[in-house]
Amino acid sequence: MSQLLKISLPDGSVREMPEGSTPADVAAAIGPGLAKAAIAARVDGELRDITRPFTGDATLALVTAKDEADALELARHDFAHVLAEAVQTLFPGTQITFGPSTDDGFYYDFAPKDRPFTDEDLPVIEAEMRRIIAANKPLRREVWDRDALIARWREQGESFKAEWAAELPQGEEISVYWSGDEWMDMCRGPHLASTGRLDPAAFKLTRVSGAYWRGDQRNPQLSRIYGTGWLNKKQLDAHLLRLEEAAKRDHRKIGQEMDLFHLQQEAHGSVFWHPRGFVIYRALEAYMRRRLDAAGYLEVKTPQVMDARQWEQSGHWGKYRENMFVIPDEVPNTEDEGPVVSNDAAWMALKPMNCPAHVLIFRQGIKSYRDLPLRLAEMGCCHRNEPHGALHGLMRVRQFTQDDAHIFCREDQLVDEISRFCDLLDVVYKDLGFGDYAIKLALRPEKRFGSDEMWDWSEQSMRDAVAATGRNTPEWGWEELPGEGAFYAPKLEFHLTDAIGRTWQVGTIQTDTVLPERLDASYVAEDGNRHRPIMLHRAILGSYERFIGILIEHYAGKFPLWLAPVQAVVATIVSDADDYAREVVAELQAAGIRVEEDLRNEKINYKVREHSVGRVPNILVVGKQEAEKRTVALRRLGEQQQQFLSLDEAVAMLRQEALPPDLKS
RNA sequence: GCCGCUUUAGCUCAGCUGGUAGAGCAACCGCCUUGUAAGCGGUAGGUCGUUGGUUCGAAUCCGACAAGCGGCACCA
Repeated sequence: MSQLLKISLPDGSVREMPEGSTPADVAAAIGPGLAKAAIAARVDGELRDITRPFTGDATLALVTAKDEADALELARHDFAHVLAEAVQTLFPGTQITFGPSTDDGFYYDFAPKDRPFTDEDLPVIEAEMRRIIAANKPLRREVWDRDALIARWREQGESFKAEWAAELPQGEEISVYWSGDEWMDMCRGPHLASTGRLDPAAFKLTRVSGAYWRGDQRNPQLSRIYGTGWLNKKQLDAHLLRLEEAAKRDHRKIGQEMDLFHLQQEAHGSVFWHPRGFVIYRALEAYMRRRLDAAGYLEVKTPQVMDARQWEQSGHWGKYRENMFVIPDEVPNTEDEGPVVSNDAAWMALKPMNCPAHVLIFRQGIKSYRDLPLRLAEMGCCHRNEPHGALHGLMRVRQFTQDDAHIFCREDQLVDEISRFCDLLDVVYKDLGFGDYAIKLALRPEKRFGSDEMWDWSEQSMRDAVAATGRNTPEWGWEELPGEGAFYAPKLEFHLTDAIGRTWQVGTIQTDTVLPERLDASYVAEDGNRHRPIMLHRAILGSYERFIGILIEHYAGKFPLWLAPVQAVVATIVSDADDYAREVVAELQAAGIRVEEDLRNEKINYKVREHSVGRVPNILVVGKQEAEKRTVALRRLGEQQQQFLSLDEAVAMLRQEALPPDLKS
């Protein structure tokens, strides 16, 4: 006996539809325009296939391309399926595994039959994908019994799919999607009604890569194909343009163009800072020192190399030895080539972190509760033997310098110390041009040290401190990340958003009760007994190397004046102003400006172009007129207009502008 | 560490199926004294990442190693 279903629409109206009807039928009933535009449905809030029948009364919102987030998600998911179908058509014997949508497209992981895919395969696969789209194959949902599906996967030689299906609960109904009648994949859906709903000009396969089955290094390596996918060609082109723009900001490229630093094979993973790059480094470091001094930190410097026994005691040896640089504590025998290590050599290691050394400083002498909080800061140069595949320009290096500090405090000082840190960090980030940042709290992981009580109060202390900043709302990007904390403590993470919307985790603060225990740090409290201090590990920039890399990309090399490697160039038009130009340079130098002179026998056009390309913020052009009137023609980077100023005015102005943010009046 | 790709002049790159290398920019020299994003001419510069092999002959084909790039895994 057939019943009518009540389908409520967003405008409040209710349509009665016969049993077995679908959202597509509703769209058709409303009008042909909508029927054409509708690509999926939200049924009782859930995104569904437009062709999937209602199972009862429901609320319905039809999804069109205007619902961009949903539409993109559907399109990308479909592209992934079309990719998989194309690959299996072209490369029979390839197994399919897993293929989700991503932030800008999709990927699919395959177990190739004989060889992994290469870039050269991509155009061929793209062509096959376009053929499948052009064929406008219906995407049909079907529900299978779990065991029947496992049997089918096994029969087809799809061992990864079979393994996956076998992990779903017994008796569960599993949805699969057919593309036409030839190809199917196990998938939760939803999908568009047919492949022809995709724009064949709106996707591009971008790269191939290896990827481990289920993301685990111990599993077989699969061959992943990435693509970017959009609703139309215009969106795709805009995305490709954004990628090009991002590539122009690449700190490795700009670093070379501006002669800031280099890396080379013989010291891979360690930075050669050139004079111009190190100027940035020094300016940043000097700025941080002033901020830390003002915030009550005491700077220290600790050994680069310590005895292995020390690292054993701190726990690093056991846990991180494979990423530490270890050296024998022996004088090498210079009669032979290379260092000779005897069997009973004692071992030392380059420090991968500064914290144990700071505890050792804390332990010198007897500390009283009156000494707390004690904030020990270090521009700590650390070495970590990173996996070679992880190295990346300045962003991931083997030798780096942390803006590190450890705060030793009592439990009742904890919230205040975290709050102070948040305040300091807020000022620093804003000074450096990052007003937009988010705080996240990484909570206790499964495997951890310490009591539940410790975790309770340390997590709560962090929540309380962040609450005081007012940034503990989703609009600020606040999030709690279950399971992501360090094994000894929860941590706050600070994520910057850069000029083109990318995020970078830089700052962090974490509580630690384990290390003071291991290294036996204590203070004498008011009750006359010894107590363990709490140790806060914290960094604002993270590492100088990486942070400067982020600054380069954020500013695309066009640094604020106080960080610019060369702040001004004085360029002459013809040689009769050489003497005056030298005078201008001397005055600027005396005012503390990093200035260079350009007296070369070149056209002014050439000089202006070269220094503009070199991202010099100020070009001061002087010719006969300026020399006679003791003025300069100031041209700012990126501007056509010039300002004509007296020399004194120009010097005073640049001197003021070049002050670091904390010294500006 | 794993998968794929790459490595030629200071930089960016060309060099087809093997016959010992080429352009633009930069550098240097000369001419031009020039008013706001590339003036003109010339010279010099490379044991083609390293190392084995195939071959009469290797930048080119094959192997190993290294570094770099894109991902994966890792990131105390």
